[in-house]
Amino acid sequence: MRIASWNVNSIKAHLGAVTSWLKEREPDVVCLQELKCVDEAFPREEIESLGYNIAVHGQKTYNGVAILSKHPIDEAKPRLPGDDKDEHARYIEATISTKDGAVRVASIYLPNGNPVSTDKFKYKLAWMDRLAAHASELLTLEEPLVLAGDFNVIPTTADAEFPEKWTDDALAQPETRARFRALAALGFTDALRATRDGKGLYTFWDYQAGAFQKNNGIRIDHLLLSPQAADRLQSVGIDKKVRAAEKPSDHVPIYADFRFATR
DNA sequence: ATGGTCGGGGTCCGA
Repeated sequence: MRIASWNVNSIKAHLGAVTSWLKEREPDVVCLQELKCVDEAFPREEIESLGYNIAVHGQKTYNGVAILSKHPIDEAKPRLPGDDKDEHARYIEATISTKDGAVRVASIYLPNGNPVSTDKFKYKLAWMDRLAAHASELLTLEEPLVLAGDFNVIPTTADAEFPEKWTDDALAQPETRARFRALAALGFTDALRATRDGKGLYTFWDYQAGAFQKNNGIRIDHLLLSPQAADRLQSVGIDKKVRAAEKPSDHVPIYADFRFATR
């Protein structure tokens, strides 16, 4: 069972990159972020033709998340609980049925929060508090659960090639990092760090100033695993070469393989 | 070198 996450930075602009990658990597489940389209505009047929079921929570112009699955999708639920006035499409959760039991996945597009001096940063921190509250509820189910997405958090200085460039950024603030640690401390395993230490493991490179060519990258796309998912973890990969292609997203996919009967 | 690049939608905002 291969579960992946990718911030595609517009599903319409990068559909070719997405379908090529789906064919090559063959994930069972994919969490997508930054669709930048409404539900009706999601390129459903192109992705269904590759064998995927689809649950979308879209929005015009901004945000937008989806879950793709080769296995049946049950009870897809959009929206992160805790604020009925929050209109951003940043969260969708679903249960996936497999021959070896169910796995719950959430596709997460956590607010960027820049600039730090504005309400955008307050919104980010409040959103992280809501995520922790909801995740705490989900853990009581004692299911295999994967929180997958663009968390817009650089967890430590080891997660940036040039950490000093990010000291004033919302992605690296102490308040941001503390909330990410608190979320993990509820009982989640950071899948990538469970398998590899050290620097040089990045999922995002800015379009500006030749960031990719300089390897000025950061690790902000994460797979957080419940104990029941972590027990089944086999390996984790980052598809860095996707960033070197023509007209790429600024993020690359991250995926993890689990010991489920399906693979 | 105090900039730079994308995408969406509309002549700027968000990242």
